[in-house]
Amino acid sequence: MTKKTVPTKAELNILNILWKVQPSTVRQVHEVLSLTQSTGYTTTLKTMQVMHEKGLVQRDESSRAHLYKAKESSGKTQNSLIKDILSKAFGGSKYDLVVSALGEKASSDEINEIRELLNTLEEQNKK
Amino acid sequence: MTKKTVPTKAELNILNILWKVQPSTVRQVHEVLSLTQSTGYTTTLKTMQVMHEKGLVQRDESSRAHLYKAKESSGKTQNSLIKDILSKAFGGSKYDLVVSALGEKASSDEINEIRELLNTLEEQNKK
DNA sequence: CCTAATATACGAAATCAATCGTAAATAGCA
DNA sequence: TGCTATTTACGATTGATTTCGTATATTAGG
Repeated sequence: MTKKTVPTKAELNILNILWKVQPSTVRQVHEVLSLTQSTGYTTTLKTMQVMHEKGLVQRDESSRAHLYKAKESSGKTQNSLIKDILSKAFGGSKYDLVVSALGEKASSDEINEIRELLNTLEEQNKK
Repeated sequence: MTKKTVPTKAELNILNILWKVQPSTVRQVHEVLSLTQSTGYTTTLKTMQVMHEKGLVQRDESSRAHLYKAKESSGKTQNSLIKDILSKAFGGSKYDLVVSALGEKASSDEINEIRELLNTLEEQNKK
C-alpha cells in the first residue's frame, strides 16, 4: 500500500514543469521557475531532493547533473488532488464540483467537449 | 483588493460545519468536530480565532460565548478552491478537470445531472 | 595541472499549520 | 457572596514546508 503523497504547492510547480519536459536537470527546471518566481537555485534543488525522498520523482544520477522525471503522470496526480478536494470541500458531490468548475464562464466549445465526454462515459458504463 | 485567503484543511472542516448551522459557538462546532476527530476544545477555539484574524469568519462578541459565521458562502469558497487547483494543477483546462472529476466512476445519474447542467449553461450563453 | 564554473549535499533559519496547556475572565447558582 | 463550570486569551510546542548559505565535489578550459 503506497502512501498517497499529495504534492505541496512548491512541488506542484515543479511537477508542472517536468510534465512538459522530461527528464530535466535542476538547472533546467529552475530556469523555467525563474520566469515567475524569484527563489534561488538551491531552493529548487532542495525541493527536488525532497521530492525524490518522498518518491514524487525519480532521478538518474549517472551524469553529474542529475536527471529528474515525475514518478506519477499528470493525470494520476490530478485525480488525487480532485479526490482530495471533492471530499473535503464538496461533500463528495461530483455534480457540485462540476458546477463550480463550469459555472457561468464555460464556453460553448467547452460545453460541447464535455457532452462528448459524457457520451463516452455512458458507453463505458454499459459494458 | 481583498487578498484571497484559501482555507487550510482544518479551517475547511470548520467551515463545512458552519455552513450547515450558522451562527455557531466554538462549543457547538467542537461538538460536531468531535464526532470525527479527537482534538481538544482549545484547538478548535484557536483555529477559529485564527480564521477570524484571517477574515474567513466573522463573529459576534456581544455574548460571552462568541457567535461565528462564515464570511463567504460555501459556493464562493468552492469556486476559489477550484480556481486555485484549476490553474495550479490543470493548466487552466476545465475539460481536463471535469474528466478527472468524472473519470471512470461517474454513475449514470450523475452523468444525466450534468447533461442538464450543460443545457442550462448553454441557455445562459445565448442570452 | 590549476582555476573557474557549476553541481550536489547538508544543515539551519523562517514561515506556516495544527495542537495543546495554562491563565484570566465571566456567568450561574448554591 | 463565593465556588464551579465554561469561555476566551495567550503563548509554547511540534511538525511540515520553503528558503537559503556554505561546504564539497566534479568537470571543462586554458
